[in-house]
Amino acid sequence: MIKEIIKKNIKDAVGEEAEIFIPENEKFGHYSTNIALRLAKEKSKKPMEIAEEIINDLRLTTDNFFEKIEIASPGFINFWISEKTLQNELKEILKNKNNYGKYPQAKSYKLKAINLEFISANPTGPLTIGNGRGGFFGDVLANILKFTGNKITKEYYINDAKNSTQIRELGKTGLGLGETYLTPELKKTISTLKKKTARLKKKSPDNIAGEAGYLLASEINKQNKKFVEKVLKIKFDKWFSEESLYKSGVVKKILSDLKKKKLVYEKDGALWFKAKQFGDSEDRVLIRSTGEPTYILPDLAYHSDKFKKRKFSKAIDVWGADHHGYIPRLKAGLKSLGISEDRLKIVITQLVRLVKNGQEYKMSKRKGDYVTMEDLIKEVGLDAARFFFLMSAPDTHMNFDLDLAKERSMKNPVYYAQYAAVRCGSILQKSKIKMQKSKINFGLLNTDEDVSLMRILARFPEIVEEATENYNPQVLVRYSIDLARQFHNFYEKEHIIGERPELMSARLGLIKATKIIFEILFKLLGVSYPKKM
RNA sequence: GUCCCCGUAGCUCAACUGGAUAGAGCGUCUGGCUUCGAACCAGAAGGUUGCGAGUUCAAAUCUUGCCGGGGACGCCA
Repeated sequence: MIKEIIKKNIKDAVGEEAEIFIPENEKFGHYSTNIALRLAKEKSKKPMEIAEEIINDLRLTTDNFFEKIEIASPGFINFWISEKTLQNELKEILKNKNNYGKYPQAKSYKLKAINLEFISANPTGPLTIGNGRGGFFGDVLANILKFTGNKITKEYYINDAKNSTQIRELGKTGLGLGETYLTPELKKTISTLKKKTARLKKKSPDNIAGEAGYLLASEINKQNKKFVEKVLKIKFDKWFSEESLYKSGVVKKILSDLKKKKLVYEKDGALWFKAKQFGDSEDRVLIRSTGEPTYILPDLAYHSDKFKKRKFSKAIDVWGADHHGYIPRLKAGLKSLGISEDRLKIVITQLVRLVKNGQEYKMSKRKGDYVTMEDLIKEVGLDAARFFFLMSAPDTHMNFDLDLAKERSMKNPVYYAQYAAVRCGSILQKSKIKMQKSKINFGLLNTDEDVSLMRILARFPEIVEEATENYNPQVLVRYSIDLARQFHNFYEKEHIIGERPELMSARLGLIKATKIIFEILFKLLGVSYPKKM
């Protein structure tokens, strides 16, 4: 609302985005803006004078939405929200229930059809912890974007191309020809496929490794899919096979398109793409001298399918940090196909470092000595794992202390938030019979604890907006911890049951609203809402 | 060698993208269950934001030079 008012009232502010923030110290208001400071140079006036002009305009248009608007040196404008406003917001929560905060206030916001691709683990083994981090991030991001009205397709890309190196290596292993690592899961799969692979040997001797690898991969992927859906509780809308791009001829089509546009040349027996022309640091190989395509070709085909065939207005890819150097290449490729690069957003999740006994826990796939996502969930549980991963921004290196997670799992913040939510539930249950259905007078909620709780509840839509616009799920996690803290605080100091009836029903309304917000939060985060703990 | 990310309390991380006295959790110390659930609350200690210079009303944040850590740069994915 402050943003809108400032935009409306200050024509000079065009081009200068009003920055609203919550000051650390409450003596500077509930909200504050530095707009006068930002404008000072441009208008060559003193910030304090500009601020003076602004609030004179503001006071005329805002009725008693604010309790107080003040100017502070060197030119901040500080706002105090009135209690009446907070009471109205409380009514909004109770009225809208689980739809509260669903659509952001900002008018500039547009709804989109978005393809969100994440996890996409190689079908050559079980999911790693890195896959899990990307998985939780993608899933929660999808929930948030859906909540704010976008049309989201959650997609999992399966790298199962018969002529790719990794699938052939996998096939060789299955046929007993190679020496790549074998996990127990893989061994099991192989034994069930022995007959099939034997038959293949006779049937198509050209690419036995590829054919066998493909069979193995689809078997492994079946296991991974089951794990993702049943254990991680992440449901995908589409499982997209790389091999299908070859079958349908899209890969060939992309190649011939590039050739037509003269963006391809031959060197050292290989076929190169002029990536440099589109902003990449050097040209890239499309087809190796051996005749096998590199991954960029099917990836271009895949993204062309997303944008051109399925007509998504935006695609978000969640990748592991090891793919970082691949971004300019893909974007260059998309540009060459006439697809604007800002339609593709790539989120990089940094690798997770495991710490055990205070030391980094080195993992070795070769020895089968590594921790899978399945192991981790078994140790700490799904709620704790989700919360833990979502707490830190995807692009920060994070340490996962196995001992800490295991021994002190009860100290994980997820329980702090859940406990607050459970307390809400149990008070409401206890007081059910005494609940008054007549008009509630929220004006009675005027202690510090009442007001602080109302204020944090009213911030919820802002948090949703921030999470949506910046693709930033972790603000929801932090908010839920803040909300829990505020509620525990309130709970400690204020009584509900046994107060005089008018105050009691007002407080019960406040608790009901808190419970609603917790319900929305937990649903968005994919965390359970326990009745008891 | 070229490029990217990071360095904040003993540990793990924040700081709303340049704002006012840098905040939480864990750990340490102190106090609070006869009262709606103590998986909770209140309080204390803990900092030259790796080091230096610059940019401006204002720098943890931007620029730059060092120091230290991680990663990417292939006809691997």
